[in-house]
Amino acid sequence: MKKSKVTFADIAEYTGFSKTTISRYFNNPDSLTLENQSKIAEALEALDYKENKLAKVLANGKTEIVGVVIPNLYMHYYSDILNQLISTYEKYGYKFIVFTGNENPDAERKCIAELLAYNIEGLIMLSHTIPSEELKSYNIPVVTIEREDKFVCSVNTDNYMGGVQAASLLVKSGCDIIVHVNGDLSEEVPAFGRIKGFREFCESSGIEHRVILTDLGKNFEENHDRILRLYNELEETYPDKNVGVFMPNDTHANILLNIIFRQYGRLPEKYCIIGFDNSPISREAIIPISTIGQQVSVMADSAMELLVMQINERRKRKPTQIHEPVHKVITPILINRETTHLGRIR
Amino acid sequence: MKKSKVTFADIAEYTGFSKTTISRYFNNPDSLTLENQSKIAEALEALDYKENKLAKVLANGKTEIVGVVIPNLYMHYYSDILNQLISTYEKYGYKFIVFTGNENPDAERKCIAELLAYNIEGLIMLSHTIPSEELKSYNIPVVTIEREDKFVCSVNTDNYMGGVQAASLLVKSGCDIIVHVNGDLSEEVPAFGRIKGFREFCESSGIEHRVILTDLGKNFEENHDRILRLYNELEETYPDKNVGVFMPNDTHANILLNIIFRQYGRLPEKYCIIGFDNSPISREAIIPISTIGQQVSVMADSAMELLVMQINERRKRKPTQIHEPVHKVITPILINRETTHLGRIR
DNA sequence: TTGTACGCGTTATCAA
DNA sequence: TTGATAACGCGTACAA
Repeated sequence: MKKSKVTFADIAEYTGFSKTTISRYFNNPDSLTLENQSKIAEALEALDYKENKLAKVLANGKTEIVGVVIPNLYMHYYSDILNQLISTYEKYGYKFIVFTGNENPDAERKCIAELLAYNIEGLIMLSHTIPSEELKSYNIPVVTIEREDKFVCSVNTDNYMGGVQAASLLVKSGCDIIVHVNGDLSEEVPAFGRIKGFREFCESSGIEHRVILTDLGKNFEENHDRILRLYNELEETYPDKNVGVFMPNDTHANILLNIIFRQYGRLPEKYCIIGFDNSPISREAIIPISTIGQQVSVMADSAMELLVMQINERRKRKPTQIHEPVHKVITPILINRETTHLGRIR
Repeated sequence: MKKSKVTFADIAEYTGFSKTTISRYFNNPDSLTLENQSKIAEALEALDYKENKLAKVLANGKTEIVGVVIPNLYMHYYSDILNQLISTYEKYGYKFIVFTGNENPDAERKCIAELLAYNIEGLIMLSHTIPSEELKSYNIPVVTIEREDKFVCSVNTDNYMGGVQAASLLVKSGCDIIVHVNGDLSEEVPAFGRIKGFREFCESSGIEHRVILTDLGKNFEENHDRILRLYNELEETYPDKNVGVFMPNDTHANILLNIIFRQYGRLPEKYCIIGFDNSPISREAIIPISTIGQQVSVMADSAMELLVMQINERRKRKPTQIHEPVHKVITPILINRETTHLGRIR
């Protein structure tokens, strides 16, 4: 085994060319004779050359690395997104250094500093503890996904549409009153659109409805408690009505479904449930749960597209041209499963 | 905004010291006067210096990056592991470049080549398409997690123990016959230990048992079909016996549970089910599923510990010292929930 | 078509 | 305690 790695210098020596020529072999092969090309190719084989991107980066600045800061990978939605981001490697060639932020702004700032130290070419933020104004101040290409995005480029699901779709499906399924449960969200986060879409659809079509904005807790037990309480209230308040519930995500929808199912031994006609995310649990539940699916792979691809665009622009323009942040909106997909009885006779 | 970044040269000029002294300020501050230290500290503030790790790497070779190749992030087990790996950043300071292999050996080789081009200090492999002998040949620190590991260091769950625990719990729960379903695994993969542990426990304690080694399919629909068929067979074959089933993972356990639950409106006494992984679905199922949990955070930490050990060793020794690969084994944890009726009167 | 010389930002090795 | 200088491996004017 060699002492250290094979470099252009070694190849140059071996072939009798200069380092420059070796460099050209990689970056501009056409400028060499075919004969010399194959000479060098042989040398690469013989010496078992491995490229050194770090040296390349120091010379030309292109790391081909983008940073990702994500709240956690425990929630399926996040790992799904990360999965799709990483899958764009084949298309865009960018590698990913991934950090989890765990809802801690200072930890996240430290992560970003680390990423900058590695000269990342761009940053994809899913964490939402650092305001977009601060993100902008780092002066590197940034794309956020499903979070506050006033000052930077972003990709979001059309949450408004999602709210409308959910409400609409519940109504079509024959519900007399439809309920949307969600956190007490800021108007700036994309998910707020769901509340708005739900509410406006109901108001404009005169449906009896209710929006319950409340924290459902941080873990499964808390979730279960709060949702059980919610269920009891619905049972009391609407004993004779068909109730449709649009839950904030599939995990919560599933908890509600299980509570009802254990109570009745089935999902009675009077209840409809719809979740959000199209996560595995929605399909694996005791009854497949209707849900609104975010087009995660489209979102990941759009995010990279937006990021690469910014990266390329930044290479061309001399001064950092200021342009308005681009916000891409991805349509969600309604997935009609068995917890909504579309087509039930009213 | 400055043309480009602030470097040691700028700080040197600003303070009147040499670049060397600036470097020392970071790497060996004690060798400077306190007075000069604070001078430099001020300059760093004034010029808003940001460190450049790439230049550092080129000079000293330490990237502080480890590569991770993981089959996918869609399965909760993998994203869970990745989550825990990334969380070790605070403890070990290593950053992670992550690739998904998607079961394609050549794609994985390409990923590894990319990682090597970035001078990663170590490699953590969860993908299992590339034999450990080949991994060893890359001559960098490697740790595998839950896969074939003959020639490299590894961290695995004590699957044998897991098999024993599952069988034992089913017996204690009053089952007359206990069944283990799993893929037709090679003896070299750690998960094979589960089959062995289950079987040997049953044989040594004279329990009626059956091991069914069969592929349960690649997606939810296939899983469901095969498991339904399995269930029908069990119903026919053991109409009058209490049957305990140890499924290969929680997703499959949940499918079986749902099939039975929908049939009976509950989980009848005659059936016990136990899964594997302690994934969210096991807790979110219509009845919380008993399962064997891998200690994922311990595994991730052990993996990094093993990797760092190798990295440090490699720095010291002149020739690449050959030493036998270390295989760490982590004890799984039995989680007794409601699909096993431990303590039921026999 | 090929080579020379220098720069990228840091660390390491001497020497002072 | 500090500094000058040479690496580290590659890209790129510019020259030939």
